[in-house]
Amino acid sequence: MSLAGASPSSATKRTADTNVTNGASAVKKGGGHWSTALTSAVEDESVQVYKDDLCTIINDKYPKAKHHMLAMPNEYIANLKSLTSAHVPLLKHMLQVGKETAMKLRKAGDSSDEFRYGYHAIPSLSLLHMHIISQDFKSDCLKTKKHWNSFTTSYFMDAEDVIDELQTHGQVQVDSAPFYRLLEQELTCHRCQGKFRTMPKLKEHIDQHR
DNA sequence: GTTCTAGAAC
DNA sequence: GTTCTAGAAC
Ligand SMILES: Nc1ncnc2c1ncn2[C@@H]1O[C@H](COP(=O)(O)O)[C@@H](O)[C@H]1O
Ligand SMILES: [Zn+2]
Repeated sequence: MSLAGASPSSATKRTADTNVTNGASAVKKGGGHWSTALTSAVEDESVQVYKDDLCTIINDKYPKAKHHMLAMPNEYIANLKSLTSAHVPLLKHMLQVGKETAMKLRKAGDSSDEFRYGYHAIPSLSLLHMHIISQDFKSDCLKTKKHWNSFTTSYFMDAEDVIDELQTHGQVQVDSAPFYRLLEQELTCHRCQGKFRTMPKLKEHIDQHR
């Protein structure tokens, strides 16, 4: 009883920033830590769906919707904070080819044909990546409140907005505290704004939308 | 008793 | 980020 209460709380949030603080060695190239998984995944031709001189698009390993891909620059850029106005053409290109790739997947007239393109305000994995995700959100990998809120609240930053901010301010400003709060937000349907107490209830509901 | 979430993982 | 699972919530 006396020992438990005195334990120091080193409750560090797990983000792309704080994760790779272990040692001075180059974890960047994919030293093994889970937060560097994308640096090796992007080299794996079996998951690549598009590649050119500037960027590569891969299938997300744990898709949160029927269609979910990640677009990454070929040069290593850690995250949004590393961006400067010099990266604007690159981000525009990633958005452009991301849209073209998504359009090829269009089939019926349902919500899996509708896409959003953007960045998580506070990513967990390093190597800048733009999500390309269909708006059906029908996937077994979509399980937690954090998953839901990271794609349906303003925690999901539209690529257009990121590019605009970069053009006007020369950098992307991310004040983390408000974004952490968004992740705790009540589960809300992205279509009808209905509120739900649990993820299973929410998932059951969104299955009824098209 | 079962469903569901939330926090540790060295 | 995911996996696993203890215990909270129902
Ligand atoms: N090894 C992997 N290969 C491809 N995608 C991954 C891998 N590990 C995690 N992901 C996805 O990468 C994204 C990282 O999320 P975030 O850092 O929040 O932008 C999530 O959508 C994961 O499903
Ligand atoms: Zn709804």
